[in-house]
Amino acid sequence: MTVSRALNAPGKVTPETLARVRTAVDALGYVPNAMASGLRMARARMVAALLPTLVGPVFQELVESLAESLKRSGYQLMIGQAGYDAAQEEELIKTIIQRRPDGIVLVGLVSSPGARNALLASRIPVVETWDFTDHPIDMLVGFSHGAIGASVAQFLHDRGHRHVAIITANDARAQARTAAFMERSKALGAQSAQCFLTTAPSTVGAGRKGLATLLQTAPEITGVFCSSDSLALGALIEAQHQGRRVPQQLAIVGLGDQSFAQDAQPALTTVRLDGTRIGALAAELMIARAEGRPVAEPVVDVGFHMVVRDST
Amino acid sequence: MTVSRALNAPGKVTPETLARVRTAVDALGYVPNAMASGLRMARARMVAALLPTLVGPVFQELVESLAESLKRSGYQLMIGQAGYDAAQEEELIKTIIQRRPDGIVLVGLVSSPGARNALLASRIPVVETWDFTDHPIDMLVGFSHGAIGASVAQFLHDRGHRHVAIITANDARAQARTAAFMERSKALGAQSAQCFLTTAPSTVGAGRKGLATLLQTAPEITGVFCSSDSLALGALIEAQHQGRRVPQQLAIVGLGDQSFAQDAQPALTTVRLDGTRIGALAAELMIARAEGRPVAEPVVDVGFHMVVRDST
DNA sequence: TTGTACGCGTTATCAC
DNA sequence: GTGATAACGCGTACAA
Repeated sequence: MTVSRALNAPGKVTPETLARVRTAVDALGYVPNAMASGLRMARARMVAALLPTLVGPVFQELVESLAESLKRSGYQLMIGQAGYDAAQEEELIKTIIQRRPDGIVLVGLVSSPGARNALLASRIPVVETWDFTDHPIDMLVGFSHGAIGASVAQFLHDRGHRHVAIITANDARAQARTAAFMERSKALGAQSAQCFLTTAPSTVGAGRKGLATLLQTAPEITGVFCSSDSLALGALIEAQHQGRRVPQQLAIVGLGDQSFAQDAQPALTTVRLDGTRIGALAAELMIARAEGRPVAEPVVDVGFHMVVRDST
Repeated sequence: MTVSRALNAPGKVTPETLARVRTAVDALGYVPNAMASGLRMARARMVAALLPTLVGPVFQELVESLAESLKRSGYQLMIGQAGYDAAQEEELIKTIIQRRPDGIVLVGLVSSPGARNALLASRIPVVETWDFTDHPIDMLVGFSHGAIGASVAQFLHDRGHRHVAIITANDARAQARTAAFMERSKALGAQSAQCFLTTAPSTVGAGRKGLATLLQTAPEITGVFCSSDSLALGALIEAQHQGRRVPQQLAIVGLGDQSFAQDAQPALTTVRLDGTRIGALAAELMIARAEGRPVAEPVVDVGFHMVVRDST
């Protein structure tokens, strides 16, 4: 007990005792056991995050910012990769709940009812991110993918493009962007809104292949929305390879504003998503909830904005 | 006790009891507490990994493969970001040891003696990765950065380049590559081996800026080793921007064989590092050690190999 | 200021 | 096949 006090509240023991404890700690190589502490206190001082993938630059800002903010408040971050598969997600969530983290940050909305129920039953604070809904499990920091698709369609139309297309993956969020993009284009009277779904992950190679296929089936297009910057870079390379000048003959819009977007030649027009802000806000909500403070605004739409550069 | 058996060894209870337990579990929403279990068993069923950074594509294959392999054996992965700073690393290692993970995977060698001692005293299995030394703390799966620098210098020399340069970051591993590259170039009688250290992280932008600076101070160079594929892509873009033809007037070699390397135009010559293999091997060693099985080969050099494409 | 008793939730062990 | 007991290491509550 005296050791526990000496380490956690040094002011509550005499300097002499403190010194004796410290000497013994050093001599024995004593390290407090966080599992025992967590069990006793019913607080793990740890927050779990669940991502679809760690591969690809998309969520890196978010994770880095989340980890940094949590560390500053004395929480560790535990990361799980769920893939884009609902069954795997559910299993991983249940494993995570067993560890009794002080909070769970999810990248994306929870799809399966099983996972949703497990989270609700656990009474652990949850922040969903990187998407938007009016009915989150608990808290939410994100943006609307449908709004992005519509905005880009509007942007291309405003620039005079009447034959547009989208190159995209086919996960749920990508589908929301695609549907909104197609719908807005149609509403604006764009002559054609080709849609090409790559099955591969969002790589530069997929972008090249995507644009190549697109230019064969619909050579009349003058504007393309690529639903990640990697895809956009691939499309840019393929366009240059085929002798189509960007932006004169083909306008390209990316998504994510990865650091390379501004260094491409021409620099990529893209949609900026503020992963750093999302991570910091998610951490803030999480910590407030974990420490019993009230959360003023548990649902935050951080939005997005277009960054217009030279590829359009 | 019967519940514990029903959940962990269903064969040891009667089907009837099992059914009663399962009903109660569902009705009450019971979820086993992994902290209590870990405390009692002295096994957390968790492995911690420490990375310099999650940003950038460099370690993604490794982490993904590590997480996947561990999950298959029933271990969770906890990730910590240490930055490239020794003090921060030491602090993080001590925090991690408090959680009593079954193993610790380090990306990079441990530099500070304090961290080294803490790890040794903890008696937790440790795998260092992504580098090589003959005296690891415990186990090691990696490759020699010096050997990479020398190999690339040799490769460029064999291709007839007599004025070569390196564009690189300046962390410890980058310095090892740079020193070996310079030394081998000199030994081979290359007329000049310019060295340019970017202070920024290894981004496409840094690669562009690096090459631009280099071409001003040493326009005679015909071969450049960029110590990441992102830098190489930046150099490629800058070369094309300045009208230098690649590979005819300037040969570019990258490092990492990221997926975009093969999709650049021209496709990038690079050095392949098998992150997936390193992750899988590290997990294998870790699990064997954690479960008390002997580890035949605790120090593995997985090497690397040049992937020659069109940029040289 | 320091020390004692107890309980957090789990599982190894032994008795029934 | 099932249940009782104890112990993992910590911190709260209270006694000295």
